[in-house]
Amino acid sequence: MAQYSEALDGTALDGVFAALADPTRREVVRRLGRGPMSVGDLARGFPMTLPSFMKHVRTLEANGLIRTAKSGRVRTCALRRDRLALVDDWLAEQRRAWESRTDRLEQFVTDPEEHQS
Amino acid sequence: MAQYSEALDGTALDGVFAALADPTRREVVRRLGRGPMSVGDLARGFPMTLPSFMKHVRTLEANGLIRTAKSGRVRTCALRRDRLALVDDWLAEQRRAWESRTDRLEQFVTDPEEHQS
DNA sequence: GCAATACTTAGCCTCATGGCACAGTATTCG
DNA sequence: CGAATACTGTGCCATGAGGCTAAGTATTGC
Repeated sequence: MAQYSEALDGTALDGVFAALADPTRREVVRRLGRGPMSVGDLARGFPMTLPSFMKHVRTLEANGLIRTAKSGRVRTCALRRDRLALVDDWLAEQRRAWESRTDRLEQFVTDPEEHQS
Repeated sequence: MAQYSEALDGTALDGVFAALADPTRREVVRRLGRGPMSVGDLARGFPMTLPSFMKHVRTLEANGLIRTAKSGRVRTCALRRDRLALVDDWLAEQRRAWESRTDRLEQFVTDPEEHQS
């Protein structure tokens, strides 16, 4: 329950969205969707040095999007779906809001001249 | 159709996620979910100066999340739901990937010691 | 045990972001 | 017309993000 201490306040969304705002990190998430992988294997194919790549891995972990564990000299990464669900939940909340007020104001700004005050 | 020229390459996600990574901007999106609003009205309640706030508005517009139009001295902002759908689509794609490979590897990194190669 | 492997740490650089103040423009109201 | 309103433009500043190189540590294989 209290498994992820940073996960529960609204602020977590900042980190999750920020983490996903980088194409390298989104690609990592995509690859990990196919299953866990070592840092080295993950890094293959990205046009950057390992230290740079590791920063992305840490960003993803710091924001809870992946989980990593080291065994021997290899660090294995795995996706945490529950964390992506945060984004899903936020989107769902917005959708609920739009749907509750129907399309009354739909084309408002399309022709703003007719509406001022 | 070709209404929004920046919207169509994969790179658009960078901007959309980045735009949503800020709590001020997410709140703006949330408020606009209730209907269009002027910049001044939107800005009310945020602890920052108007020029600072305007930067957020422009970021949101630059990344297609809102649409704005000026009428007289008032600029009115409205949400663009289609753009948030980009996020939704990306998430859906990830989910499809997880679901296609069932939970065979589910608890891999939970106990990494038992698995190394 | 020595070498290769797989990260990891440290330090540096550049650019982008988010905030500010202050001054300017354009509408609208009296 | 003059003042108030609602942005808008400019320039500055501090921080953080994302990249690099170079050197270090810990495992594993020969």
